[in-house]
Amino acid sequence: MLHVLPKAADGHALPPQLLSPRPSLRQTVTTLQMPPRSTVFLEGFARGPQYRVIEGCVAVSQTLPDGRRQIIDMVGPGRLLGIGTGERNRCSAETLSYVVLEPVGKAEPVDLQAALHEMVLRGQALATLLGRKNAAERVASAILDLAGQFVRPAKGGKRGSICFTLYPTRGDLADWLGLTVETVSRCFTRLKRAGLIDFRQPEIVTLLKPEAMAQIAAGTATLANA
Amino acid sequence: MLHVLPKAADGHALPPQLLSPRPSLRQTVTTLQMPPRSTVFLEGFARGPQYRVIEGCVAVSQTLPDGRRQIIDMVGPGRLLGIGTGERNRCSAETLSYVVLEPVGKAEPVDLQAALHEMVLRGQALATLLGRKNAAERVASAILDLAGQFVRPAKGGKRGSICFTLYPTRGDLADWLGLTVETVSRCFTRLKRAGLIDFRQPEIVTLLKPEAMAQIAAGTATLANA
DNA sequence: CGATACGTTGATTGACTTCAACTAAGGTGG
DNA sequence: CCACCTTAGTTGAAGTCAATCAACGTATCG
Repeated sequence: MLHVLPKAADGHALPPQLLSPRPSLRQTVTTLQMPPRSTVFLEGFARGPQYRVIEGCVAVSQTLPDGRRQIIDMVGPGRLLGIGTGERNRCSAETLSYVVLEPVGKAEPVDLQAALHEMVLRGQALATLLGRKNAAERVASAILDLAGQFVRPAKGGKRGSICFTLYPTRGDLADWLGLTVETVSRCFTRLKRAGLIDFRQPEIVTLLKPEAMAQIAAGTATLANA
Repeated sequence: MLHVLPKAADGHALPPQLLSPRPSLRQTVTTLQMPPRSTVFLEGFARGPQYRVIEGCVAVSQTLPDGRRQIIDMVGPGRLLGIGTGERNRCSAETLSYVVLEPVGKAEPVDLQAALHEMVLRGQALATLLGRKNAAERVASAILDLAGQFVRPAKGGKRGSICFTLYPTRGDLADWLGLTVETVSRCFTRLKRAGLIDFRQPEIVTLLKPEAMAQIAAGTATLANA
């Protein structure tokens, strides 16, 4: 429940790098801590440094002129942020939890190519999801993806079930999946009623039937006959 | 009307590289010609070589288990095909016209990183389109993209108008834009009636008002008040 | 000449959005 | 400590955009 505690200063509409990623007191020489809802990069501003996410969850997004937002990727531990080549950021990046970042590229040579390639693959999967999947399939795909990136050490869960922290809010998920908050919420409710997931708080989710969920995500089974 | 002439053998469900990209009689030492509707790569099969598109149009796509298809990108002259790193192709690639390909990577060192980066950017733009744009905005975006990639030498067109060959069929566009054939067709009709484009044959399109089209694509204007 | 593929248009349906009301949890300040 | 506000989430009812279903025109091809 880390990300429920203190509230980040609202850095929106302000140049990034100057305000938001200010180091916390516990910063070590090589890492950077940021509170939830702070801005790592801001679309359109001068490109920032590259980071590896050590801990927490970051949402990478683009915004249309009229404010519609599309989250391009959810980035968890181990993955890279800000590998662009232009002068300016093409995407914004916002922390969805307490996040620990490590600047990269200095001493340690990262495999940029592999990271870029992973981004291409994830982008393609997202395009297929957005273009051709229905609401239930999208939500199921998202749950599987996030469960993979954010599993938490299982404390006595049943065999085969996966418990994870769902950092994005329903609204974040909607902006990722091309849906609305309400539709996302309804899908969660139906998945819960169908016994595929369980949650008391909306952000601690247990994936009870990963295989069934995968079937739904792929469109080879529907919620009706699951 | 190149791509209307002969019909390619249907390479679907057959291993690629063996059947489809057979060299034409006019093949030179370094390039490869392929007829319309032939398969360059097939999703799931062993990875093929990398090509640069010299001429024509190639559609890169993914398919869900039940057959729904999402076109990930339309690739025109100058751009690269098949820059993946796994063992198997993650996407299929199909020619939409007569296509001239040039194998790359041998003597000439290509800037793979730049190509990967371009793919990431285009993928992100597609995700935003699919997740957050309505039908008219999607079609407008597609027309602008294709006009850029496939302009033809203007022969006496009016100032500011751009004439191009629309290689993809309405069905291909639908699979690219996450719509149906009918919706794409209706959008074309409306854009034509609004005076933004013109066409006699459905595949030779003239973009009459690029700026107005860009407004629609961005969502800052609607077809109603254009 | 019939068969097939592509495109267009109209009528109807439906999945998701929009609008609205309500609950619960946290944070603030008197 | 409690009244008050804000934010997130859920649920229901109504509305809408695009999908589906259907019919038809045209061009190509065997």
